[in-house]
Amino acid sequence: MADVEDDRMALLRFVERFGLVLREAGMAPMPARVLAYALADDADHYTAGDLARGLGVSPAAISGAVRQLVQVGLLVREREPGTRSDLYVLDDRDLWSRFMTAELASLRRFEEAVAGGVELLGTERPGGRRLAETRDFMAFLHGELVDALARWPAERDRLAAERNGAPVPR
Amino acid sequence: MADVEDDRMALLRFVERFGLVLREAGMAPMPARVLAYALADDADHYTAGDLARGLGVSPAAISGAVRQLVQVGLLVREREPGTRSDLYVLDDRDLWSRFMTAELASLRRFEEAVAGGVELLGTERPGGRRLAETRDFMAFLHGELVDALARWPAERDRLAAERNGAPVPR
DNA sequence: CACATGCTTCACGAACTTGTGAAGTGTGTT
DNA sequence: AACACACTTCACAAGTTCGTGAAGCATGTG
Repeated sequence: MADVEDDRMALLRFVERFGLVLREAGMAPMPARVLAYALADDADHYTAGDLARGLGVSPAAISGAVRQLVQVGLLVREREPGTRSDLYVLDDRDLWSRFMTAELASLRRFEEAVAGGVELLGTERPGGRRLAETRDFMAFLHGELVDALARWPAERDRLAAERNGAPVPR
Repeated sequence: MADVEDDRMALLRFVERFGLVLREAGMAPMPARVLAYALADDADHYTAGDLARGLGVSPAAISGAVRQLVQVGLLVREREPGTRSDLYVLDDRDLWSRFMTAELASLRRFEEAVAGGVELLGTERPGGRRLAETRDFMAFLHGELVDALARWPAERDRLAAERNGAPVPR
């Protein structure tokens, strides 16, 4: 049954590849790997040990990673009574909506920083005008993203219905 | 005229603050500072020396930073005939639209990485299904962003007209 | 109540990143 | 033609980040 081993390797390769993209998007390496792994592996909940063994890293590394993921809401920590380990579950319904909602907070900081600059410089000088336009664009984008996220659930259901309503005939 | 000095300090403080936000968004420190400075200062073009002196850093640091900024299209390099230095101009019209358009490429990589995972895992297993939904969301978001960016120029003009057409009465 | 287990915290070594100074390169000036 | 100036490249030192191993801390189990 080397196939199982091969699958595991393939999964880990994907985890690294996807993790890299997540890192480029600003996520720390270890949380990125854990997230990718929890997404792509088939379990619906993981203990810290599962993650450590699955990824082949030390439990210490997992500890920090899950803390961050829980903090930003990408992972939920649960506790089954009569057990010694926390369970981490990837609440996959609307996962990415929630992720993006969190990202919007950083866009918000962006807006605030720029608004502070506009206040500092006024809108008469060229620099101030450029900043003001930047601020306007960020506000616009923010609004558009909020709208888009609000549309997603409906779009998601539409896609699902489409696939179920006209499944591949056999 | 310590006021001028104070203004310079205030500007540099803003540059650091804004630069920090840009770094959180994934930009390297030096390019972030240069971009913030070029945006907020009043000149409409800068030599490498202007930037180095203005920011109080070595010319060497500027060299690398502007190269990156030029590469992603945030800064344009120009050459006036009969002069020894390149001029860097912040083409501020649609600057952020272009920036976001570039960002979309990274979203694209995201989509590709996830699509690869779906291909690897199939859509029958839980992990594969989660990845498929992720892919769908990213595609949706991509489309929405493209639409939003297409709407920006009109929105921008609308805002400008509004401000000019109905200026604050006094 | 002692023990085993699983997670967490901490301090460290390795790897990477950043900006500098110094040397090099090209371009206009005298 | 030699010089001066402005930028670029390069090698390095300082600082930062990352994941590990070891020790500590809970929490069930015999």
